[in-house]
Amino acid sequence: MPVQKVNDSSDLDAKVPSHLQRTSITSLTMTSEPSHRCVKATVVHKGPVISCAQKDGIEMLRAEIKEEDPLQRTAEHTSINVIFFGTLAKDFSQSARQGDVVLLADFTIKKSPSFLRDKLHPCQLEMDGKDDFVYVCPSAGPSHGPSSSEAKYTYVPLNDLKPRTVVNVYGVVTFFKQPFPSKGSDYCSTLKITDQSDFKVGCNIFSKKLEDHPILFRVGDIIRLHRFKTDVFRDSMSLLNTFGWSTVTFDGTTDSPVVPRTSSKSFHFGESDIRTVQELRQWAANQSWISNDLKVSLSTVKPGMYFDLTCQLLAKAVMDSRCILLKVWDGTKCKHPLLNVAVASDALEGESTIVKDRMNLTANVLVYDNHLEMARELKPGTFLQFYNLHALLQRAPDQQPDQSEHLSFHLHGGTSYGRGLRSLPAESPALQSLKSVLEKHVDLDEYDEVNDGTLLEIWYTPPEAVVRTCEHNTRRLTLARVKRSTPPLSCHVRARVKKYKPQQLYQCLKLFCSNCKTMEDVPDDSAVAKVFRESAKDSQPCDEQWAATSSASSREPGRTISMHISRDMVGESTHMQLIFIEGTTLDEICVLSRDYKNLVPVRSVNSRMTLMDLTAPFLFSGDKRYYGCKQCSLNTFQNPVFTGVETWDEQAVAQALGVQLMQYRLLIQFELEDQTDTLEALLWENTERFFHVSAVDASGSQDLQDKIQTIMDTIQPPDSSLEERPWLDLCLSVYTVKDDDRNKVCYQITNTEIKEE
DNA sequence: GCTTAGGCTTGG
Repeated sequence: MPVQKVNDSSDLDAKVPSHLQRTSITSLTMTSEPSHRCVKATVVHKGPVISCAQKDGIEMLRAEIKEEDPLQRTAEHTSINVIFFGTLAKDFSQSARQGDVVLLADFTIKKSPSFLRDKLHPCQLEMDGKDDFVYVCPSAGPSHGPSSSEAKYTYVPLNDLKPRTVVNVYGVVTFFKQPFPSKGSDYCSTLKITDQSDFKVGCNIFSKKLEDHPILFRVGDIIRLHRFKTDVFRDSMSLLNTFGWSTVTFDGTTDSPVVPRTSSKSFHFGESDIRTVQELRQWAANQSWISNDLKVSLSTVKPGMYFDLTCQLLAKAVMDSRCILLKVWDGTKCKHPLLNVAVASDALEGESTIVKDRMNLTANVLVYDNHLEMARELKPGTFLQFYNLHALLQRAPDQQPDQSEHLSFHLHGGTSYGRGLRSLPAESPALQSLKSVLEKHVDLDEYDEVNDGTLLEIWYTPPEAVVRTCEHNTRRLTLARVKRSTPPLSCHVRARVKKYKPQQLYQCLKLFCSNCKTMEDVPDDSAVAKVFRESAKDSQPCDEQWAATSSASSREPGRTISMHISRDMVGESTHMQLIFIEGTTLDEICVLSRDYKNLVPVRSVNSRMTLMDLTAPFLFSGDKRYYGCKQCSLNTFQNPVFTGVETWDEQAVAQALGVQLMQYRLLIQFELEDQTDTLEALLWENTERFFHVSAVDASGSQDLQDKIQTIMDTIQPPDSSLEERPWLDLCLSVYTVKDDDRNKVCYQITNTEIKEE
């Protein structure tokens, strides 16, 4: 179905078929049932139609939509990416514009591959146009808004202000300082505003509560002031908040949605406000003081400059009580070599920036004094706005005087020139261009090969916990890419362990029949002990022609313990290597197995020697117990042959008894994760090499089981956050198995070993 | 209670 247009937002609501239910973007999750849901939101960004090489050249378009309900403003994840495919992409590109309201239904909910970067929403919506349903309502015209009641407020143009009156005004912000502590009891915001009259008016706002201060991101933002007192100061009019005051601010970008920013839960906001904001935006766009304000990026910054920088925080470290280091990037490459402030990796919060450092993408910002309070709260990944940042050429401490100096950045103490920093919400229009630049780097780590030198830190991992042992030099892929690949395939990935199963590691020890491929858990001692108890009950020692028998009474009356040795072996050097034992408990045979090499527990059925139920081991050998496969073991015990064997081991015993020996194996299921996706991979055929532990040895050794636990604790430290877990360089095998006549794609970790010190 | 600031570069 092509994109449909309606003229009024309320018509959109009428288009919602009765079987569909409106859902808020905030509440969408990967497990949401999408088929009966629809969302209504404003287009805040519309990308170009691009042809996707990875999907056979299909055309696609990315748009970002935002929930329009202002009451949702403080909720997280009110914006989400929508990917349109095929003709729907072209259709949407022609029919919808930024600011339009859209109604979408029958979309697919996918995990957002860009969430770690854009922080928008953990999910994204995908629409391929088959049964999907897209309505667009153009933003032109007073079509929507929370309230259309008549204006209760009158706004005084800035050239009409009279001294000592209380007024409401609208203005475009030409200068501002983030709130700072005054010498009195309050925080103070200082700003200057102007309007179409071109009068400039200073304004001070005092409030103890930081959240009551206007939310200003940059010059050009629009502010509405209610109940401000006018006065004359140094021959100019000025404004001061007075009882009952409030402020609301708006982004100044023309054509972006008019979204009020305020901490106030109830405020008046109507269509006339939208009109006023749009008029001020239009007017300001043509004013030289704003249109000449070219944006400085790391690629255009010059040494000595004071400038505003929009960027993303990568990592941070406390230097001392008056200084915090923020490592940031804006996706552009600096023309001057950037100073790298070395910090111990354990003092750094956030990911290593080493690959971005190498590409001259990381700016080291030293934040001083009064700005620490703000900097301390910041989390890596946050989008940041610096005001009046100082670019300085500086020599690193270990640099020779003849080497070129490096560019560093200082956010000096004080608030002059509006100096400061603040975090920007992910959906801020001011971030659109930054995000699209960062997005280009995502493409690099999504699609490029390993060794092309343009890799992001996703590929970098100190310290190495594992090493690959494979000879092949196949491509390293992201997990998202692995999932899109067609098996069979070998590839390399860089990932961290999100989870693994079984959490009780002794359960990773399995019994595997190489004949019928059955795999089962190792029976626990209580089940085995029960088989022994039942076999020993009321039994008379068996009497076999081929065996020499000696018996002894047990401590329990009526229970006899018998030992049988093959007469064939008597006189041979091997005669004490294989002993059949009858009437013991599990504990007793365990004690005896310390002194005898191979003990086969047996029971008597009508005086004939018979193997025990194969739930129990058929052989005890030192610390080890060997099991037989219930399906594949032949019953050839009636006439056993014990000649011609030099050394009895579990293989020889199994063969003589007609038992199909089960092998010990180790099986662990990992949930791997990288920046693009998660994937479940088995450690199965390669487990022994991975841990440098043999499964059969581990079966009889607590030390070896502890070793496996210790290794697992290094690659997935208990209670660690994802950031604290090491990246693992893994070789993966992608293959298919038949599962109920359907091909299922499986992933196994191969050719990878733990690195031992 | 009714000041505070009223832009105007750190100096690491």
